[in-house]
Amino acid sequence: MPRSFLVKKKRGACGAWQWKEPEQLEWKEDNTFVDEMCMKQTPSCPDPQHPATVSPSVITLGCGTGGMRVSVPLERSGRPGADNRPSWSTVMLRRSVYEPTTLALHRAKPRPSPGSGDFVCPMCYKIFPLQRMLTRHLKCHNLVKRHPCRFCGKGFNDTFDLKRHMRTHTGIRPYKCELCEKAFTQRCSLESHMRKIHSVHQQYAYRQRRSKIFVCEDCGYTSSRPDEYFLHVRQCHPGSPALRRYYRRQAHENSSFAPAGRYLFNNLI
DNA sequence: GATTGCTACGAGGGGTCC
DNA sequence: GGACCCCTCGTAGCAATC
Repeated sequence: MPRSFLVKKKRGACGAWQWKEPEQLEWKEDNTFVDEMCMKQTPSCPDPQHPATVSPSVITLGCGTGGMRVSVPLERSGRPGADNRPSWSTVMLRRSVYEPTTLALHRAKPRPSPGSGDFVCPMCYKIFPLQRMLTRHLKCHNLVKRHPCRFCGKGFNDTFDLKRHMRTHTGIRPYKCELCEKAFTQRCSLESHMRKIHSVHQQYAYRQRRSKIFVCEDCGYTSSRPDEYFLHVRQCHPGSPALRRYYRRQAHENSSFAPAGRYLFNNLI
């Protein structure tokens, strides 16, 4: 499973890693990139089956019709004790990103047969029951991520992914183990911990929704009650976008029953 | 070297809003 | 119907431990 779709480059003197949009790479007719950071042209790979290895400062190429394999260094969090050593991933950069009419990848993959009413991804031939699921899925083939992290610049397709990633920078760990006080950034980590360390098995069915926890991403405050949570945000972080969303929702609910709800909403924001 | 526990993240499912 | 939000599952990769 690819863990990175953005190309990351080392910035000159300071040596810091930096995500780079694919548009910043210049394609050439002979299937090579021009690296404008170091103004060095990387060679194309003579064998499509053997993507070239790379040096950390240069994106190096595999080749193939319709696109190019590139080895890229993967982002690391910088978190103490975490996995911060550079590692590499091979990703496919497709010409179809720039030429939308070209869809020539993954020809060797067996194509599942879609039923009537199914929506098939033209890139990977995955089948989705709803158009909106296909539309969203297509974003994962797009190299440009719409939600960049303001700390490290890494991009994500989903706001939730970004919010979750931000916890690696803020250190907020909303999911606390009641038995040993250990805290986790994700619920699945806590559940795995409970299961393995304390032999406490979850009572939820597959894909069953857990009880919602409201997390203040500014200070780490958590509450299972929305009124408590928004009271906290209102008092401590009055400029939070979460508060605005809450007011908007409240106004929408109130407006269904009484005009006073809209008045309250308008006077709160 | 193998196993365990954890972090981080890609991506699908579903609800809601506009 | 698209965008947004939140959820979950699955998994790569690492450090610590056995």
